[in-house]
Amino acid sequence: MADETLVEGDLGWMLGASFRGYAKAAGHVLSGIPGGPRGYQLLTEATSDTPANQGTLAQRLGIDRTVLTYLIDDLEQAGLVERRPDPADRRQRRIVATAKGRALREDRHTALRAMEACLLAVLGEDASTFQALLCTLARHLNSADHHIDLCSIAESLDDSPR
Amino acid sequence: MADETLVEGDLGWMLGASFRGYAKAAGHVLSGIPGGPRGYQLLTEATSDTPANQGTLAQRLGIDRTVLTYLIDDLEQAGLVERRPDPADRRQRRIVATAKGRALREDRHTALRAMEACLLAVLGEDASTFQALLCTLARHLNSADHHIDLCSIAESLDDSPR
DNA sequence: TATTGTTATACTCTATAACTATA
DNA sequence: TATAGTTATAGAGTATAACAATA
Repeated sequence: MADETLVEGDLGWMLGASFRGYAKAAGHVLSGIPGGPRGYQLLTEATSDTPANQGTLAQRLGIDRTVLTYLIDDLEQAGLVERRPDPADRRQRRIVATAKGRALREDRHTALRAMEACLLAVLGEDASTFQALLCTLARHLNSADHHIDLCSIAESLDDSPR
Repeated sequence: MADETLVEGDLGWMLGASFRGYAKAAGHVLSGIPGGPRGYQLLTEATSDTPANQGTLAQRLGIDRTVLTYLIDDLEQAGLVERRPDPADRRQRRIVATAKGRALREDRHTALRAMEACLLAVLGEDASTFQALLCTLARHLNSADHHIDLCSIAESLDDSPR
């Protein structure tokens, strides 16, 4: 079925195409949140019982800390989150969702899940299996200590002419 | 195990984190190809027995046609691909890999597969299952006609306050 | 001195519009 | 007139570096 000589068989293409397709649909569902899907993810983190500081959030969301500052600014101006100085270390700021932010997140969470079901419908009963495997992979690749491993692996494989 | 209140349970985050992790590792393996992973994907398409024109390639790679022009320029200057005017319609140009391009693609293909095996090792024996499901999803989301469906679905769900 | 976060700046990537050539 | 591709320009997104506050 799959032609191995075409890009459709490339793992990088599969991940990219899936991500682009998801982002396009999610962009519509989450257009009411500053920053779109990224703002939604930040809002989600801000509803945690143990809110993270900005450095941790930047690493978790895969963005630069300077970019995160602007993103938080937008969400804060919209009244969705607030910066709370950490009493134990006043350099750090915990990002916490407001009541308005929690309500909006909950509402969009429901809509997002419905959209995801439409997207994953093509996988049939294997959709939950796929999500479980993807979750394992994503957590593995996003762990800070694994980033080092990936680089060393990649470099050891990169023995081609430059 | 998975905390549903955190972003790690979000499908968008999973796809994004996996894509970022893969792109980072692939960037090292494919640093010798102009355009990195994207250049590799174009090179892969250019090795097809039925080479595509630029419009089709742009849609397949998920990039704008104007961006594709520059990407092809870089690969052509490196002697990896060439533009062949379509005899049937001289407006169109088929992108075909040179012998040098095919050799480089084959070499990097091997290295890339080894790297992917390292990345997917965390999934154990389910790695092939994951790739099959991801392939189905990616092809589905990348099909042009489905783009329309996604938008209409998303818009019908976007009944929130703006 | 090191770390967290902010700000200003510069850079990269991408998209918009106008253009050429073919149909 | 419409389409494929190119070019120039503008825009969005991102990263780099210098800074202030705190440890």
